[in-house]
Amino acid sequence: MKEREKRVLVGMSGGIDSSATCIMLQEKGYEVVGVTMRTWDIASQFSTPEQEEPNFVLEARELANRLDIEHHVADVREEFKQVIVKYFIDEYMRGRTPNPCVMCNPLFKERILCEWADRTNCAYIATGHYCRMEERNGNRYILTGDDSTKDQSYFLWKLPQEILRRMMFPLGGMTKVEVREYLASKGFEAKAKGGESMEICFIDKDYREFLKEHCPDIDEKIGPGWFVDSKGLKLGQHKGFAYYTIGQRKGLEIALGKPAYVLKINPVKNTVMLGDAEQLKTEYMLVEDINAADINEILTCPELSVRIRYRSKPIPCTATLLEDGRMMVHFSSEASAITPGQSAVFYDGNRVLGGGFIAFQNEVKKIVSGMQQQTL
RNA sequence: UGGACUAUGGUGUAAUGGUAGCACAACAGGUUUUGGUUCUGUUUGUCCAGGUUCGAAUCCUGGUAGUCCAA
Repeated sequence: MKEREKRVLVGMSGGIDSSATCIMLQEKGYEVVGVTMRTWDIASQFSTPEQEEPNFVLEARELANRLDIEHHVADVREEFKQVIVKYFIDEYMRGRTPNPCVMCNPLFKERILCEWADRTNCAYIATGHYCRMEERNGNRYILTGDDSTKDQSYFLWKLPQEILRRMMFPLGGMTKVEVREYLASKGFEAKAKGGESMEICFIDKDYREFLKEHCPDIDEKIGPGWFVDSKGLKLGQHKGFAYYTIGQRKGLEIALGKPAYVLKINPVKNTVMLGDAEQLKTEYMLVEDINAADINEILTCPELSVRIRYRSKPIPCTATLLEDGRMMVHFSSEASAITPGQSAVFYDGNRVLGGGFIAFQNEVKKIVSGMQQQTL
């Protein structure tokens, strides 16, 4: 066994990206150890009913054999259920929209990888995320990946420094196309053509059915309520606030002659407010649970911008810290469909300065008018 | 049970005798390591029974249903 500094633990999902990560690190001279996490069994990952392990585990093991690397399977199904799935359901039951990938990376995947890295004597851990990393003033920062269409920095704002210090993202300088070409050039043609993982890893089809299945009393607890307009007028019935999310248009099953979007969810009254696209736009946003290497960078950055959803363009903005630790963000250009529970990730150009979760926006008006009075 | 008006896809509407159109909804697909957004495509209709006419959503008669007014 090589020394600890030459050993890297790779989270192997069996897919294109983690496979390329393994091969690339091996080429660079690292001794690669693979861990595949079995978090949640979904039917589509089993080709036959007799199969004991899901397809991606088999694929990862096959690759590990072919590359002759040490491989482990971590069965973390129970823990995943108690941490991530519980979070997912709880958020919807609160009238918020969860961001499972954001929670999963720091609180689950990367943390478990750290434990396994210690156990297998690996100094580093690597994943196939499309992002890069930079050190500055003694802090580690996530940078956006070079492939702007696949950039995954949005999901990683919650990673603490102690984990970042051990991490490597070998794919950050590549595009998805280049990764596929790389795999093919190394003799993994079949893998290079493989499909991509997408959508929530633990849900086969619709999240609403998942909620019903794993929270059987959801319809007793919530039940049907009213769609209302911005004046409180009843427009029609809905199936329960947990089945909707801000900005949603499809699946409302209500015909108003023009597209209707969910503007607001009120979990106390069980009402869902609808309106047009124009009414979704906002100027301010309240953010909580901030994580940042240095929060002052966010407050003072002259070129600050914020992503309010994955794959959207960062929006220029300024941020103010409130006494209670929350942050008030003022958008300098158009922002739409602020969704409580989703992540707000702050960027200085391509560098992630930190992030937080979007809070309920009820108090925004009050806080903003208070702030304006102070400055007068 | 007097009078008036209305009846078009799932919803709201257009077509005043000549191929039933639009918007919204729904469904399918594309995009996507969260939800949502967006894009492309598809389905579905003249309340019923007669009559006039070469031809009826459209005109006439009756029925049925609903709304309004008077009670």
